[in-house]
Amino acid sequence: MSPGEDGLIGIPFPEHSNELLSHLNNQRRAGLLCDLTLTSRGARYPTHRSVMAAVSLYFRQLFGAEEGGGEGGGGFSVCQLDCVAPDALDALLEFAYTATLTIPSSGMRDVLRGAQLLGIQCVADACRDILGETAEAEGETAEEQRAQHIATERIAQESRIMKGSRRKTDKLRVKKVGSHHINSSALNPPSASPVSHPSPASDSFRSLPSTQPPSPEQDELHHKSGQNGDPKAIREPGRGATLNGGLLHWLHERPRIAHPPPVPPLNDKLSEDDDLEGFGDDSMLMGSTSIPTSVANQGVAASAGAGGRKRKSQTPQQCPVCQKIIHGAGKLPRHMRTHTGEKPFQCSACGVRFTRNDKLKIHMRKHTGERPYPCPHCSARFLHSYDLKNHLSLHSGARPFECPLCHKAFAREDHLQRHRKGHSCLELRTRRPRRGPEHGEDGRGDGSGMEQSNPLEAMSLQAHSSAFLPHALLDVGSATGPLMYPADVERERSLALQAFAHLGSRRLAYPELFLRGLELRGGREAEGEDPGGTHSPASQRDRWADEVEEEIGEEDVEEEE
DNA sequence: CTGGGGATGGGGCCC
DNA sequence: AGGGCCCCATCCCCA
Repeated sequence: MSPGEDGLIGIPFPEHSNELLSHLNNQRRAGLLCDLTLTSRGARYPTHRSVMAAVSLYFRQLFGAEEGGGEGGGGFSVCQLDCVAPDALDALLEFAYTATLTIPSSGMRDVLRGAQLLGIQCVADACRDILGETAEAEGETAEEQRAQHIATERIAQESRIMKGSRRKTDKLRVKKVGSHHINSSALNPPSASPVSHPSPASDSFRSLPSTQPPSPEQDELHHKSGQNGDPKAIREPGRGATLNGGLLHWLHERPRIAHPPPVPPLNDKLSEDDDLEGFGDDSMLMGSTSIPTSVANQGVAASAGAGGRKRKSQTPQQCPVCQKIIHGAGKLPRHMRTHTGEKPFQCSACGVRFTRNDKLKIHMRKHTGERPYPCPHCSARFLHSYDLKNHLSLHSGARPFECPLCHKAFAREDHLQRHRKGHSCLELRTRRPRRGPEHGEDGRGDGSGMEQSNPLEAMSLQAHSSAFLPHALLDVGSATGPLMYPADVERERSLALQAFAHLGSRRLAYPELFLRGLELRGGREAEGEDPGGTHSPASQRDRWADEVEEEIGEEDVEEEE
């Protein structure tokens, strides 16, 4: 792996965030380092302020305002949330620490309400999604919005009261809380309210009752929203929800990670407010991170540069687990199953499960006996098109994949790779004469001519010159004739690489031009033989460059010996 | 060690 | 946008 341009190497630890959250959850369960206790109707839930601030807009506002005043760290050791049912609060806490929402279906509405009140938007969206509701369908009339807003204010008030009973600095903090609270409607969409907010120090604001069960308006809202909740709304697993024995698990597909992965240099436009607004949106719900335009464009540009002509599919997305950019609409859920291990497609015949239905379909051919790829030259039939392609190379005798070290040719690229990873190649290579008397003609067709072509200096000249010839000359004037078969191209590549390696960078003033010359030839082949596929010029050049570097290194070592 | 078949995962195209 | 279908690269396993 080569370091980046700035010499920095980023080593990802994909499990770190999972482990971090897991440890935090263990600490919560053990009551370790808990600096905040949530209470609901007598039940107490020790937790961590930072975690709650990370997952809940409500707590972020609460603590953020407090810390913004330079007094951060101390307050709100107990927060009474009687408006949130204990079970729902428990479920939301569990979600905060595990990224998995585990609730009985019957408790969905309580959780939805709790999520709305606490500003856990992704959970609220998930609950609505599962209940088959939209924010509008849930009845966001002005009256209900007002009711919800009042409820939100009440829990904020509850917190202040609780804190006030414990802290001397309540007055100042109430002001701060009040000032953040003004923004809460914007930050917490469900609580958006046309009602004007009281001023931070408003007496009327303070005069609200401290704690009480949900207001009649809330009950009305609750019941109203409960009317259209029905089991039909249970979504398919692909959307992230699974129903297990009445317990519905909403898997936050960024497992155990509460935030989208950072894409630091690329979304510098994202303000903290943007971050807040993005918190819990659909993309997060799906565990995906929609790649910022700049990233998307980069990915497209990079891919276009590598592949050349093919149009890239739209909306590349970054896997929140492995950070990989997944191209193609709708492909991220498919990719995510490689992390979750979920295999929703089961063979009805043998019970084997697959992550993809197209793989299941291919698998079914084993049961049906269908082998849709027959060899035109023999009776062989194959399950996969690529198997047929491999097989056809046996008939043609083509061995286009040649080891640049020992010149052994293979019909399959993966076999060449395996060969090169093994030791046999190096062993053969050490026996290869460094300078041979023959000036092997660039043998044809059978791929065996390579073993005789050894005068490396002459080869290097030939390869070197040909690599720099323009296309027209290559097409017409090449020593190999007007047409180059894939094997020929490979052979020339091999010659060139070998020559380059032998000469070493000391003797080739412009190795990059040399490689570009190889790329031209590769590009020519790609246009004619393998559009956008295996031998895309840029990727090939990269690989050759790697090979050349290895070769040079090895040659240097040998020469020093 | 090699040849061959099969499995897996990503990307492109299309609907 | 999501999914089906296909091609491709890569890996694994077995003879």
